[in-house]
Amino acid sequence: MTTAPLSRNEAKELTRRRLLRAALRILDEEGEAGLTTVKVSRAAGIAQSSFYVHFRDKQDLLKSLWHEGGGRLLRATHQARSLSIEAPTDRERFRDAFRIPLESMCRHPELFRISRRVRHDPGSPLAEFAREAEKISRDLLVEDLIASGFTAGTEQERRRVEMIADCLGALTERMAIGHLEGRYPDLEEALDVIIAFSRGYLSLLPRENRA
Amino acid sequence: MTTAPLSRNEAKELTRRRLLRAALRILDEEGEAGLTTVKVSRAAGIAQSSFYVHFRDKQDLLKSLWHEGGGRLLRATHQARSLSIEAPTDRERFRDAFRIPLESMCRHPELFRISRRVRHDPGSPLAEFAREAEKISRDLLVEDLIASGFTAGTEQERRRVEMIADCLGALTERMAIGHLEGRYPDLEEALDVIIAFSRGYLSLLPRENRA
DNA sequence: AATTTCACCGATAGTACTATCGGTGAAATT
DNA sequence: AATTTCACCGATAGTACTATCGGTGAAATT
Repeated sequence: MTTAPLSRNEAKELTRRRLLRAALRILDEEGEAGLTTVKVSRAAGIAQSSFYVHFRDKQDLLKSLWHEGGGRLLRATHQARSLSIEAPTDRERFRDAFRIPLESMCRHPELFRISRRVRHDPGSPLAEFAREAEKISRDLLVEDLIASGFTAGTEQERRRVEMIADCLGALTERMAIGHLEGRYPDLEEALDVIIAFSRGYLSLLPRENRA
Repeated sequence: MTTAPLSRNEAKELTRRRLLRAALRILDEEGEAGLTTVKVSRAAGIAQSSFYVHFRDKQDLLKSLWHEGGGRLLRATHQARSLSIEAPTDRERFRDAFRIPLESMCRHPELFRISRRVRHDPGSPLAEFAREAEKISRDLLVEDLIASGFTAGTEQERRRVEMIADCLGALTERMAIGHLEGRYPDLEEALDVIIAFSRGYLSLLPRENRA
């Protein structure tokens, strides 16, 4: 039992992190309606009024939660993934391109569930962020698809590639949800199914670009 | 301008419907946080206190909204759809099997968006209903898939068929969202992509059952 | 015609939460 | 050692909403 001699700044930073952690848990377990300054503060071990020492208001807390959690997750996922989608001929790499985001979602269940839930909730201050993240995610996937042979010259072609990216995202998310709910305990089984569906979209590749 | 002579019962039923309509709109536009007895009542043209003449509380309103709207939609969709999935060899029928639920979602945008949003919101009184509906939906699809040749003898096979059903649902919902947001104006284009992905899952059919 | 029913009203008590304010004591600075 | 800073506290005013209650007048029943 060593007594840590915390400086005032360190102590403040610690309670700030406690508040963010508590907010993440409450948001995940009880939804946005359950997130109050009273609950977060109590969970972090400070008085309700002290909440405002760390955040201007609840929206400020949510913003911080997003920028210090959600944003990083998104970028890390896509950085790792785009490395492996570039060679769709290689079976293992192709599989990795789906495994990486799937595992990333499952490794951060709270953030994943919250950002999913918030995305289409017009009353949520996080909605805008989550939708922007979704768009970025889709756009990155579109780039990858174009790099792997899809054409997006006409409006219609562009839409089609976006739809494919959208569908790939939907498949991955749905399998992640099933896994987190305990219905699909084996991620490799889920990957098998995603890959099978993806064989289908490959049929939309222009013939001359197929490997 | 004919003055309709409404009986007391008819008048009551009319305000009840006004309340339900208003609730649906507010729920869709502002989310659950925006749905208050004050707003619903005002939108329906009655005093806040008169809300309780029609519903015990807000949860009661939500329950009614679900049972008199959501439930019917789900059943109608699946009834229409299962007629056409039974003959996956017939291209037009196969396509219909996806078009029917897709169109059904797009025809009831508020209900569709609300039930989607509410499904994973632990704070929502509708969450339970929406999740049950999702399960029913998936189970019905699983039955259809088994009827069309998939096997579900072992635990693993059963899981796989459930995953496929889950994925089909995810694809359809995602395309419906894109259409309702205006990104995919042409539903037939979206159907093309869903069908392409589905060619992939057909590869998971046991060889001896393929048409 | 007399009586009863009841959808609706305004007023209001109660609840939950937000956000501010002055005060305190220990850490940090001088 | 004296002074300043500031994370945290309890108290509290303000806001938004829920749900009840007694009253009213027109419809429904007798």
